[in-house]
Amino acid sequence: MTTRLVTSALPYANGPIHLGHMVEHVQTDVYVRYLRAIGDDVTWICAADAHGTPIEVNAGKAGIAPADFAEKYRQDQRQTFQRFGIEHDTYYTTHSPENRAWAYLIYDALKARGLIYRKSVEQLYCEHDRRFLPDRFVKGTCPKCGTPDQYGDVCERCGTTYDPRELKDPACALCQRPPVVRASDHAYVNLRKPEVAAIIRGWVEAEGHLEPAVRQQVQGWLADLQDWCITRDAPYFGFPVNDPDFPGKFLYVWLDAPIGYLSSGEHYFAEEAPAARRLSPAAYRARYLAEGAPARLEHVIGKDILRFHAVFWPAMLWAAGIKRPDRMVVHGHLTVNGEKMSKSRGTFINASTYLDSGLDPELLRYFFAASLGAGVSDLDLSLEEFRNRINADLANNVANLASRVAALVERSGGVIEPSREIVGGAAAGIQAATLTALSAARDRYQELQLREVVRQVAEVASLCNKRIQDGKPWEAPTSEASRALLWDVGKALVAIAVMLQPVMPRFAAKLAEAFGEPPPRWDASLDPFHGPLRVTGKPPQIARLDAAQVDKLIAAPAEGAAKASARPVAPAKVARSSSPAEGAARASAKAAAPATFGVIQYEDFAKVELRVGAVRAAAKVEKADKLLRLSVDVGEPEPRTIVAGIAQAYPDPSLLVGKRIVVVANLAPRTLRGITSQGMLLAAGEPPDLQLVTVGDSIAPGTRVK
RNA sequence: GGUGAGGUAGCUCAGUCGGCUAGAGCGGGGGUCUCAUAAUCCCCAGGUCGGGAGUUCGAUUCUCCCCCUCACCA
Repeated sequence: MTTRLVTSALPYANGPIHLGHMVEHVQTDVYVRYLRAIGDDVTWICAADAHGTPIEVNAGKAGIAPADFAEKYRQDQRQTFQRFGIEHDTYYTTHSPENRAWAYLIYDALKARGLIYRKSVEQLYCEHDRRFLPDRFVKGTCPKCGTPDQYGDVCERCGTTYDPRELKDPACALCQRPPVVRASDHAYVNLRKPEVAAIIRGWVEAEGHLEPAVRQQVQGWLADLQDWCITRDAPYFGFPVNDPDFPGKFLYVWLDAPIGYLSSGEHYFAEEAPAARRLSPAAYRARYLAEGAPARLEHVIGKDILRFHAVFWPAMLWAAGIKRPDRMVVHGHLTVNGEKMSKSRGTFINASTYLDSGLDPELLRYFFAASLGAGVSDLDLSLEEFRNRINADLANNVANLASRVAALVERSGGVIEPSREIVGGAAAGIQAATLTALSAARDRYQELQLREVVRQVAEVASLCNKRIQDGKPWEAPTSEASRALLWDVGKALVAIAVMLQPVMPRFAAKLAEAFGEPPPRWDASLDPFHGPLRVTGKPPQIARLDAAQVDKLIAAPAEGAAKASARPVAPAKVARSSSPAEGAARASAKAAAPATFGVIQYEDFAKVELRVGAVRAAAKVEKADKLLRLSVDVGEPEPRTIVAGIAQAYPDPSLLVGKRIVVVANLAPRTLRGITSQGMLLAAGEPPDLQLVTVGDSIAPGTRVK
């Protein structure tokens, strides 16, 4: 058993959680659940990152105190995560007394080692707002390509990065007035000092800390190591620098944010943990943080914040006598339908939008897991891919397997005792393949190769489906061969539940329980092929998704239906604003949103060819309760044969003869009960209270319905 | 611009320490069963392995140049 402190990056308390955050927290949650399943002692620390200029400014706009502003989003974020089954042990805040103490401790340690020095820097200053302007708070014309309205650090048009002072016609983003250049003294950390650089380099190059590709990136930075400015001028929301050398300065948010991992852990163990896990701050430090402490420290972060974590963070920890991380997992960013999801471009999906769409959060967890490898490559949420994956992997393969097996086991007598002698040829390989998959899945989880885990599951389920297809247990459900096969497959489904449990905890628990067992502990020696197989309930179902359901994720939330449909080509995007005032406006407009869901263009409608048909003959289909076979004249030389599931509503099919109905004439033919159906009928309602859509006798068969 | 990663079937990716007909899943096309959720199962992809040059008996895999994409640049 390994003891671990796992962290995920602290979401900024400036807005709600979006699907980009979800990638990281799903990844970490899956990892943590896996580690616990194999018996590790894991504590997962997270918190809201509460400091910095954006929060200070936005809180001011909203007319509330920054701490209250951040707290509001902290609560909101926490609830959102919980609704996705993401269970941090703590979701504290960086604006805490513990974090202040830790921040001062680390600052003092840096100072004591002689690593802090003063340097005067020139920045843009707005005399009207009386503040220095961070890069994102200055807008102006790109000095390189002349594009107007660019931020102070980079031109979105040509990609050039520059100093805000180089910007042409700079304007304060708050008041639009031109800023001036003003100098101010700040505290810098001397990272170039050989002993510090050696610490950083040693950590980066050590095996196991970073993926090779990530290490390459960081080593590139180390070649040109520069010192780090860790203070900011007032007004600022953060901790005041506790050093007479820097009066009136505040600690930069990026200094105290990672420190939030340590301080939130302290708070958790001191005040939130179950009684048996409580630790005093001193005991916590000794067990988890001291140099040589027995517990592992593991961070999960996005690639955008790698520099802070892989360069500055080891140095800060070293200075304070804290162990360096044992592993840093770096993931890529989320794109939606192939496009970058970014605030400034307004193309992203809030987690709440996903929840409002009615889609099961576990489906998103599955999709992310199925898309995540160990590397930093970006991950695309294509709505079509999402739907395909869920339908193909979960609905068709796994859940349908469970469904058919449960039904077959019932028919075979309900309980199947293990029968060693009669493992028929059809079942061959299921046990071996399942045990191999279980073992491989453990390794892949450890490596964060989640998509490979998912692949293992799919292979076992596919094999089971194949063996059932070949073994035809429905022909003789009670035969020994059938029972032996079903026993193997039922036990394989328990293994599937084990493998899927970290990704889809609720689904997996129900799956295991349906086949008579709570999800077993995932010991290395786990072998589910023991004991009787009994079906104790309906296995969990996964409804197939249609396009309209997933399209809700990007349906325009604010504008009315008319406006949305008036936009001919551009796909609707979820607009998002970092301003809470605008955010509130959007929320209130949300109520009208369902009207726009699933809107199609005229061209889409025009693809459907509806025609009036006259029923010439109608009869029940043999051995089918719901099906009628109709012969319908739709104005063509030969009447069409159409099979429809309306028998319950029309017990006497002969009454249909002569009726004028509406037929979808260009639907692809489909074989039902061995009969090729050449179209579909329109009907209203659900069987048995169902009525065919009819028209009057004066309309000729074949007439187009528009 | 600098640094790093990457460009392999419609999509998402695997792979080759240089070598027989370059793979998987999904989608698509065709067929099949009927226990099961219009589910299962079977067959079908002939893709200049980003472009060019070089090394080699032989390169998608090595070297060089170029193009494109993405990330970071505190």
